[in-house]
Amino acid sequence: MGSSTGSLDTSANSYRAFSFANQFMNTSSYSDLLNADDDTIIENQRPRNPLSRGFSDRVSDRLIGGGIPKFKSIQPPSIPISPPAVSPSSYFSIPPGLSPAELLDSPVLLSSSNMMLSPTTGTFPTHSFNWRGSSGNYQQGIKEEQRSYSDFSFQPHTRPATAPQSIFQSSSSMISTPSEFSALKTNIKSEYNTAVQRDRSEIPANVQSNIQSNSGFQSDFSQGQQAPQPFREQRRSDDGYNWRKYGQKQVKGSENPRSYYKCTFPNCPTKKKVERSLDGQITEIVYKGTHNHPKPQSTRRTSGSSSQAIQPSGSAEISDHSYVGRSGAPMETVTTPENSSVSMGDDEFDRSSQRSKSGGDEIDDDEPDTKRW
DNA sequence: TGGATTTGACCGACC
DNA sequence: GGGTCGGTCAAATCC
Ligand SMILES: [Zn+2]
Repeated sequence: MGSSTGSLDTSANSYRAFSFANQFMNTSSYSDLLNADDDTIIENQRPRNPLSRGFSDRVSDRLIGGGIPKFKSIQPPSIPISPPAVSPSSYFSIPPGLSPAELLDSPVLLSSSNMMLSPTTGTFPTHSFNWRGSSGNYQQGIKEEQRSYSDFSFQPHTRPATAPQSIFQSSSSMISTPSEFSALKTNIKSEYNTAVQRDRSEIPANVQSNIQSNSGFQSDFSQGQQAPQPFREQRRSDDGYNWRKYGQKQVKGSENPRSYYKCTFPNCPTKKKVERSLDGQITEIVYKGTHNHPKPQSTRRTSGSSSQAIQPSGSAEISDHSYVGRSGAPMETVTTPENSSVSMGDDEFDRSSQRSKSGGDEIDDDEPDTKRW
C-alpha cells in the first residue's frame, strides 16, 4: 500500500521555513486571498467506523468502497477524462492567491515572478505540480523573496510577493461530484499546500476587514500576531470554509507546530494542515481533498466582485480544486521545495523523496495536458 | 448547554 | 522486528 503513492506526507513540509508577510490586501480584498473553493468531492465522509479508528479519515479520503487504503494514490481505473495520469499524487503548488484554476488557464502562472515552476519545461504548472514525482523536484522556486517581506513588509502591490506556496494535493477517491470535472479529480488526490502569508485564518473577520480598509494595517497586524493566540481561531478561515481543528503536532523537521483541520460541513471530507511559525504566522497550508459543498456564505467576503461564492466547480476545469484566491498579490512566488531545500532539513526531504518513490509518481508528466492549455 | 479547541495517546506507514 | 514519524482520535477543557 504504501506504495501507492506515497503518502502525502509531506513533503510539503519542506517549506516551512518561510514566513511571509502578508500583503494581501492590496488589491482586492483580502478575501480573495485564499478562497479555496474547491468543491469537488471526494467522498463523503462516512461515519467513522469505530472499528477503524483513526483511520477513518483516511478512509474517507480514499474511497468509499473500499477497503483499500489508498490514499493518494489511487489510480483511477478509469478516468474519463483526464488521464489521470495525473498523477496519482499530484501536488500542486499554488500560490495562495491563485487558484489552480487560474493557473491552468494561464500558463503564465507563476512565471510572473520569476521563477517558478518550471516553465521551462514547458509544462505548466500542472506539470510542475507534481513535484513530488520522481524527480523530486517540485516546485521550484517559490520562495525567493518571500522572506524579504517577512517581517512585514507590505508592499504596495506589485510585488511578487509573498507568495506562499500552496500545494494542493488531491486525493480523491471517489467523487461524487456531478461535474465532469469531478471526474477528473476522482482519482486524483489533491492536496494543496499553500503557504500562506499569514494566517489570516486566524484573524478575526473584523480584523480582516479592517485590514482591507487600511493599508497600513498590516503592520499592525503582523505584529499583533505575535501575540500568541489571543483569539481562538475562528472557524471560518481564509478560504471561506469553516474548519474545525482536530489535532496538532510538532513535526520533526520543523520547529513549527502543524495543526490539522477538518471542514465542518457535514459530509465534507476536506482537511487541511496548517503550519505556523512561532510568531503565529502561517508558513504553510496543505489542503487535502476537496469540498463537496459550496462555500458558506460568509458575511465577510465577497466584496464584490467575485462572489465566488459558490460556484460549483463549474468553472471548468479547474484543476482539482478550485482554489480561488487571489490576493492582490499575484502570486508568484511559490516556493519550491527545492529552493527551500536550503532551509529544509535534509531529512525531511529525504523522506519525502522516498515516499514518493514508492508510489509511482511518475506519471506526472502527462496529465496536465489534458487540462488544457 | 453546545460547539470548538487543546492535548496526550493510539495507530498505521515507512525505514 | 523495532523505531520513528505523521495523522487522527477522543477526553478534558474552554468559551
Ligand atoms: Zn468542506
